[in-house]
Amino acid sequence: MSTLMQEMKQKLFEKGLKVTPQRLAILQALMSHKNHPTAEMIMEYIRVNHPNIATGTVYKILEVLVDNQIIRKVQTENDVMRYDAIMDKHHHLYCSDSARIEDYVDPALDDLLQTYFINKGIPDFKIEDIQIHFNGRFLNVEK
Amino acid sequence: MSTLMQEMKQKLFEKGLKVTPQRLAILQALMSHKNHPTAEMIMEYIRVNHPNIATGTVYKILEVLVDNQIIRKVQTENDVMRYDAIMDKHHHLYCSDSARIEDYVDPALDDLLQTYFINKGIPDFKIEDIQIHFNGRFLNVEK
DNA sequence: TTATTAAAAGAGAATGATTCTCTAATAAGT
DNA sequence: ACTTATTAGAGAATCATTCTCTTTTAATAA
Repeated sequence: MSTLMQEMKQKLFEKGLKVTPQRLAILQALMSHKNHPTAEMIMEYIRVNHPNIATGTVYKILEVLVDNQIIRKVQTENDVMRYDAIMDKHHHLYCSDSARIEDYVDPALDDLLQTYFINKGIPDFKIEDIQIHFNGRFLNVEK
Repeated sequence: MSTLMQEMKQKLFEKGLKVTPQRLAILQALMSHKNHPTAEMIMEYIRVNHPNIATGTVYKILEVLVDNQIIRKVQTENDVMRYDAIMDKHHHLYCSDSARIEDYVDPALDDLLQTYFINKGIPDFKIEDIQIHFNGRFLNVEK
């Protein structure tokens, strides 16, 4: 078993969640999909090894993982939810004319923003997290 | 008729869209709701003066307005779409534990980001728009 | 190792926001 | 006012997601 899977087992355990094959399969699917998969994409991937996993189970597990902050939902403008297993600080690049969404990591930018808002703040609002959405065009093909 | 309504008529006309009472009512509803309403909130507001407007019509009009860049969809983490009639550059403040979403305008921040990315750019990505999502808590009550 | 039990998975119905289809009405130009 | 393409109305259809109820299973303890 990979180290990542061990880490995932650990995360489930720490949250008091049972370590089930279905949960591990979904976590593994999420980690192997770089491009913020939908529940359906996850199911498709999983059914190769877990042909009998129920649709409702997949949604339930995703909900549990989100509630326990093991994964995140990705904000979009349409009604199909997408998920993200990367919990390290990062932003998202959204393609203007496709569903492609990629990660963008930039600690220098995060520092810049933090400095800016430590001084300035926002009236009547306590900032907990700053997430930048870049809309634009990818100049390469999807990996 | 208010100046804003005149402007809205003008926008519809410029896009080659017919100026209908239903479209004006939806635009008016959007402008009177500061807090990024859902289709349902818009319908509720509208039915006072347009009791017979069809649900499908409201969705259709919202779609047409979005496609013509007269309004925008607001990105959220759940499956109920929300809309925004303000097209001037602004960011959003998201409440961590309610559906409240407010606008945040900060030209100095926009300049800072523009300067930062003019120099730095993002590999394999052409930035068209930068939208910041602030997650946190509001320290005042909703207006 | 087996027994116990609360948590989780399976199956399929239910929900609900949104979209679609088809017909009737109407805005805008002639 | 006349004509016509566009738009609105009505209600069925769709489809992602949630819910309910039953069966199974992971985790702990004997």
